[in-house]
This record gives sequence, structure tokens and C-alpha cells, in this order.
Amino acid sequence: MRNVARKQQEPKASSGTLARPYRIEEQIGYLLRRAHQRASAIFQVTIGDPNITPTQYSSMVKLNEYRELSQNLLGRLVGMDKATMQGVVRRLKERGLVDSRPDPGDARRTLLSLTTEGQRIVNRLLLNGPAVSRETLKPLNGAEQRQLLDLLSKIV
Amino acid sequence: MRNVARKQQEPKASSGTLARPYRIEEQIGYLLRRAHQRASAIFQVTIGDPNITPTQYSSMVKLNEYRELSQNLLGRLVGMDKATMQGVVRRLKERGLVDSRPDPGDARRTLLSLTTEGQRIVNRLLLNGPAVSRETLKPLNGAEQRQLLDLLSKIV
DNA sequence: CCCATATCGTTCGTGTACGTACGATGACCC
DNA sequence: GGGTCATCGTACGTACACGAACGATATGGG
Repeated sequence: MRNVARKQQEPKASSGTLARPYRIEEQIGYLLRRAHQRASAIFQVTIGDPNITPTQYSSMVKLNEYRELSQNLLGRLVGMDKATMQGVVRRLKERGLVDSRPDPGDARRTLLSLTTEGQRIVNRLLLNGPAVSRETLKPLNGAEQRQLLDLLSKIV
Repeated sequence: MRNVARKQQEPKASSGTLARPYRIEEQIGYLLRRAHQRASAIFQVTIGDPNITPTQYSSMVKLNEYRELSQNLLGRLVGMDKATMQGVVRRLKERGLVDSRPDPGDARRTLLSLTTEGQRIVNRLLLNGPAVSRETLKPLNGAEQRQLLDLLSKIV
């Protein structure tokens, strides 16, 4: 394999100060993006249903806990803004996993709930949920796993 | 404010075992998604140019280190697959920040480089890069910041 | 030299993610 | 009870993210 372009040139040296050089690979935002990519990939192959995404899963889990929620409140509970939530809910409704009815007490709201099929599916997926987390955290030992979850909780 | 729908019902109790209950808010994938969202939001308001996204920034930083890179190799260096890279590069080229030429030694490849304008911009953004990371890690003390970066590096 | 295989970049489709703007509705206060 | 302000859901535009399929090109083995 020609690899002329593979390592043509080393990165330019950092500035001459004693300060730590700025490497994109060591920045928190970059690492979070990569870690999130990996976690999503593991979810996809481990959760046991290729048609369910992480956000759809967390939405369904929340709807399984609270039996009925407005779209906006569900969004706050799972950390999605209303525009994003709109698309997630639309797709779940199109597949018959989620149902909706107008809130009888507030005409602005739509109450969402899982259909019987949605309940059946989320209960099946919940069996694999722990395996997804276990696989994602596999490179770390027990203490490190707890540390990471703790530190991430603090910055969220 | 009516809050009938706000806390209608507590989440159902977990199963009766001693095992830790499965809470979506404690799962690594969920936390990574939320943390990444927050980091992106901080990037957007701190980097100093509302038109530059995190992925565009890391691509430009890499192109500033290596003077010329194929699109595919750049993607591997910044952790984006080729389909995603295609869009990022297209937008940077449309704005005149990146230029391309055919690789004289390999007709499959396109060599990318920063334009003078692109270099000017990335050097300005690099001044704010440390502030983005500092702000994102602000809830943690120094030791915790290093731990988090270390743990994330291990699972990426 | 030729063929199987791999890589490179593009395109298409689906799905987050969010800013902004909008109309409808509700809450609050004078 | 009427006006102001907030909230709810929707719509549109832009941007990542990736699987799958594709044509062009390169490589390595027989």
C-alpha cells in the first residue's frame, strides 16, 4: 500500500511555552463526541432491535415509568428539546409504539403513552439494557466505571 | 401554573431484587449523550464564531497541523466516517476555508488543505479553544478533570 | 498480465439535535 | 375581563452521524 499521504508530515511543534500543548484529542468535547459515537454503536448491536435508537429507547423507558406524559415534559425528562422530541415521537407513533390523546385539562398539550405493542417491545429491550452499559464500560474496572458515571453526572 | 401532568405518578418501583435498579439517567450512554450536548452548547457560545461547529473546528485544527491530507485520512484522524466527512468538507469548501486538489500519486484521493482565510480563522479560534474546555470542565476540580479525560480516553 | 480484493469519494436514506418563528392556548395581574 | 407574558406543539432550515450502494482506481497474487 502506498502511504505517501499517510504520515507525510508530523504535526507542527507546539509553542515554546511550558503550557500543555493544545491537542484536539485531549479536549473534553472531542472525547465526549468519540465516546458517544462508540456508545451508540454498541447500543445498536447490543440492544437486540436494529430499528430502535438510543433516544427512542430512553423515551420509551420513560413512558413505561410514567404511564402518560406530555411531549414537552417527556423531552425534559430525557434531555431533548421540543423540536427533536417532535421527530422522535412522530416516528414512534408511525410504528404504532406510542399513542397520543389531547390533554383534557390543557388544550395545548398532547398526552403520550405506550401502546400494548410499545410496552411489549420496551420490556424486551430492558432485558438487554444492562448489557449495553456493561459492554460500553468494559475497558474500565469497577472503580473506574463508578468514577466515570459520577464525573459525567457532575458535568451534565 | 397547572401541573397535573407534571408528576402525575411516581415511576414504578424496581424489581424486588437487591440488584441496582435500572435507571436511564445512570446509564453510560445516556450520560454521554447529555454531556456531549452540553459540551457542544458551550463550544457554540465560547469559540467566538457562531458559524463554526465542533467537527468543522477539529477538522480545521488537524488540517492546520498536517498541511495536506486526503479526505478519508482526515476523517480517520478526527473520528468521522467518510459520509459525514463529505458534508463537513463540502461546507468548509463552500465557505472558502478549505481547498482541494487531486492527489497526483493516487487518482482516487483528493488532497485537502486550509486556504489563507481558513488558516487565519483557525488560528483565531485556537485562542478560544482552551476556554471551551475549561468552561466545560468547570464543575470539576483539577484532579477530577484529569480523571475524566483519562477515563474517556480509555473507552474511546 | 489479469483478476480478485480493497480503498476512495459520492450519493441516498434515516435519524438525532437545535435555532427560529409561528399560532393556539393558558396563567397572571391590574 | 382584558391585556401581557409564558408554554405547547409544529414547521423549516442547517448540521452531524452512519449504513448501504456505487463507480473509479489501486494493489497484490497467481
